[in-house]
Amino acid sequence: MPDVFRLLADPSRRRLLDALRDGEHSVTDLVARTRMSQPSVSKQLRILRDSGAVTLRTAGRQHLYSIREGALREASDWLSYYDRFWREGLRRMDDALRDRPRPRTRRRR
Amino acid sequence: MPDVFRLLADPSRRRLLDALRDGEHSVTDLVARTRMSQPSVSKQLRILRDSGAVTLRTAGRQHLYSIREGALREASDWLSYYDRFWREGLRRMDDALRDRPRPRTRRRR
DNA sequence: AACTCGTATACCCATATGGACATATATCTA
DNA sequence: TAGATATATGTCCATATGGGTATACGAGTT
Repeated sequence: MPDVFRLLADPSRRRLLDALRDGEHSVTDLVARTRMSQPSVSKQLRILRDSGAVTLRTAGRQHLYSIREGALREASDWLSYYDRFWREGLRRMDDALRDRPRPRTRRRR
Repeated sequence: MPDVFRLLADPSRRRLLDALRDGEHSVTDLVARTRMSQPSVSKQLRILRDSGAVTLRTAGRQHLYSIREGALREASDWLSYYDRFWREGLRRMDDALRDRPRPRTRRRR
C-alpha cells in the first residue's frame, strides 16, 4: 500500500484528481480532460483506486470514477502541522533550539 | 525543480522534516534521530535544500538545517481544496454531475 | 453471433531513485 | 602539520515507475 504522498507525487495522477473535483467522470472524459492516453489514464486510475483515493461506479459500459471522501486526509493532516507552524512564524524554532540541546542550562561561572 | 509532492513522496525525507519540526539540527543529530546512514541523510538534505524546503546555517564544522517557512505551502494549498471538499460532504459532486453534462437541460416533451 | 464502443491489461523500455560503501573536503585541535 | 571530527560527494547497483503500443475483455447494438 503506497502512501498518499507517493500517490500525489505523480503529476498525471494529480491532474486526474483535479479533473474529478467537480464530480464523477468516465474514463473517456478523463482522457479528454487530461490529455493523456487512455491506457495511461486507466493505469493511474487503477493505482488511485487500489489506494482508495477514488471509487468506481459502473454504468453500462462506462466506468464512472469519483474522489473518495477523506482519501487525502492523511496527507492533509501531516501538512497541517507545518501550516500552523509557519503561520505562527519561526521564532519558536529558535527557542526550541536554544532550550532543548542543554536541558539544564549550566551557567558558566 | 522537482515539485513539493515529489519531495514528500519519500518517507526518509518526511522523517527528516519531522525531525526538524522542533528547530535546527545538525546532520549528526538527524542521523541519530532518523536512524539513517549519514550519507543518506546528507543526500536527502541536499535534495531538500535544492528545492528550498530547508536552509543551511554553518556553525563551525556543523551544518545546521532548519525548515524554510512556506516550503510546503504549495502542497498545502493544493490539498486545501479537498479539505474543504470533504468537509462539506460529497452531495455537491452528484449535483455537479447532474448539471454539467447537459448545460441546457432540454425538457423532454 | 458479428460488430462496436469503452475500458483494462500485458509487455517492453527508458529513466529516475534511493541505499550502501568508499572517499573527498573542511574545520577544529593537539 | 598531523590527526580527528563533521559533512558532502562519487560510484555502483537494484528497484520502482510511467509511458507507449498492442491486445484482451465486457457490455451494448444490430
